[in-house]
Amino acid sequence: MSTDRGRPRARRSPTSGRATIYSVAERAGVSIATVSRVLSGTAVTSPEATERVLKAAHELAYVPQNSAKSLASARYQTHAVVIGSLDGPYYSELLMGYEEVAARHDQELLLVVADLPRRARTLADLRARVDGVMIAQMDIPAEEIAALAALIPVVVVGRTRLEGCDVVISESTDTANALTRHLIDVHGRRRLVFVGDPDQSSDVAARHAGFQAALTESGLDPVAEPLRVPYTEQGGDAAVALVLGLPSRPDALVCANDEVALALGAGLRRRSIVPGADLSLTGWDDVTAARYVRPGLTTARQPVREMGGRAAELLHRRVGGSAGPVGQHVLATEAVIRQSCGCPD
Amino acid sequence: MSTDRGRPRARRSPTSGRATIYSVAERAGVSIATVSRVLSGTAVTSPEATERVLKAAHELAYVPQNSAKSLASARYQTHAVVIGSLDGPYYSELLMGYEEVAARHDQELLLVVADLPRRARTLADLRARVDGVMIAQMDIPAEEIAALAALIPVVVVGRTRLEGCDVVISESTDTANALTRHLIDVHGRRRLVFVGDPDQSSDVAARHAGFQAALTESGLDPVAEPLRVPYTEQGGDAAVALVLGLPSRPDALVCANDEVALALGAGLRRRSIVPGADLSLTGWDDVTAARYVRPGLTTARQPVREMGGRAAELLHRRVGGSAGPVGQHVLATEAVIRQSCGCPD
DNA sequence: CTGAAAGCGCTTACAG
DNA sequence: CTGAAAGCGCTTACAG
Repeated sequence: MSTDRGRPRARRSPTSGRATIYSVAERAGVSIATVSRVLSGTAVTSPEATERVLKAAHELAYVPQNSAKSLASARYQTHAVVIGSLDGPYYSELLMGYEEVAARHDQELLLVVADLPRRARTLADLRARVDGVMIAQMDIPAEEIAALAALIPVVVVGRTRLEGCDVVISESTDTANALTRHLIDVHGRRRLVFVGDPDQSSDVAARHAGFQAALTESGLDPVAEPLRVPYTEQGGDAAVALVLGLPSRPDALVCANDEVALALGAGLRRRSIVPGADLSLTGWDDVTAARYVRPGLTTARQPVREMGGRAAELLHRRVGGSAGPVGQHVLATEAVIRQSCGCPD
Repeated sequence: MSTDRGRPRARRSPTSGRATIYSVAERAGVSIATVSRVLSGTAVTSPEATERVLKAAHELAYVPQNSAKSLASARYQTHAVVIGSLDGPYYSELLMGYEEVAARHDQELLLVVADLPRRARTLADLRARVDGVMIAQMDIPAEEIAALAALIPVVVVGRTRLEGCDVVISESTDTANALTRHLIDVHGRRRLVFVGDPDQSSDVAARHAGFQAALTESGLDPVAEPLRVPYTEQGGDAAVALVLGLPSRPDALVCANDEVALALGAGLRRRSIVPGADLSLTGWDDVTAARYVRPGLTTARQPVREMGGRAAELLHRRVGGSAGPVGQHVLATEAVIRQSCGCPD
């Protein structure tokens, strides 16, 4: 029996009783190679051997040690998912979609919250820890991502223009255009302003491009430069002040996301300016609160869950070497018309 | 040099060029043992050796292979976090709180979404993959958790009465009592109903106990048995039908969580029954929508983030063997009075 | 189809 | 303070 090889030193925990591939082999009366083959299904084994190994493994409640498996096979069967925060429904949805597909391929998920302070170390270290990395965080510099992508497969979600890695995004420009045209064509708005910072992410830039295109197509100019407020509830309050400070009062506010739109709407209402009636207000993302608030927030819904799933599929293929050339994958977005644009209930 | 030992077979990828502890040792002119000691900081090393190793490691961009480290040390430096879903802000907050503290202790996070179908395998396998497990999922049978806890340290969040593992919960009964007393004493409500299933989780059971105690203290009986609706928006609609079907119309609905309360409130309003005016409505959790909806939802806020942090701290200590006896940790909850109870804006 | 054995890249008693 | 070497528990050419 293989377990009889000399062991001059004490095992780590001789009494732990945890089954190893050796104890399974011994009980099944086969070599550890056969145990490995049966359990991983990587090679043909005789029915008898298969059965005896399965039986022994079950009786001993054997679970292969992950570290040994990874070390020997040079595979972690794990993807890292890098996010900046779990705030809001976006990242949760994305993660759920990702997880579902990753699980289907038996890949585990290492959750990495990449704050600015701890990022540098973590991101580079991942190559000695996982098989691939999914990045869904906006504020990581492109060079940093490119450097990581040179070491290990990387898929990025929600931002564009990145070298050497797959990208999954949702369509923004066309839907932002359609949403803006709705305000102009259906509700007769003429004094529109974009609320959000197009320079902050490629996503917002695309939404702004659609907004701008709709104005141009209609022969209009925006009332003012984009109102660059933070994407928070506090940002909404700041935006109220900015809006009220404008030389010409806008009749439509196209916001970069729902959070800003929601807070902005609440702030305006406090000053007796009613969204939907006094002006049009739109968001982006269709968060839960968007349909509970009165008037309901007109917004756009990204297929976030699907984006996560697509990213997982892509990375899995990339790791396995069966993915095509690196490219950009664009999923469709859907406008959600409620009442804050001016439409009736 | 140690790298000269015979290597009859080809290395896995002789051209990968990835630095190993051997290449670092060679470049620094020391043994791999010294490299290990310097990099892990587990033993005293001379200033000269330390400096040379650090320099060599940096020049080679060396990152220790996680699998080899874990195999040799019998430590994964990883916690599994088991959740059922990422829906709603609760799990996101919990995870963020957990991650922050875990990261502080250099522990990584393996995200496990434990659907009913894939649970059995995953949960048991974790003992060969991580050092400890945090469980924040309601519908895993107590026996299953106990079985896992016999193999590996486990901390459970949000449910009570579990053997052999640490538990982190937030206080429910007292705050539910106070909230209910508020409806009775301040708003003069007399016909109260609890909406939610006390048997579904120990958490809801505790909230219901506080509700019941408040009634008893006030010499009241509930108008009906708890309305056992699902915790979803659809559940809220179902609850509307149940409420309207009651022999005596209630004047206060104490809901098990915000989602039900929100959907119930929206459904009632559609039937021209106005929460806050026609009856009192309360939730639990203080989700984002709770403060955007009109009237604002009176509810209770759990210190979810802190619960996550506490759980991480506990599990880390438990893994390190420096935790006291297994026990239950209760964090305080706070009532949030808005207008759906009947209070003025 | 199967086994003996090398190898994966670390950590850590052990002996200076 | 340091090095030689065993050991962690697997996978996988290699040779039947």
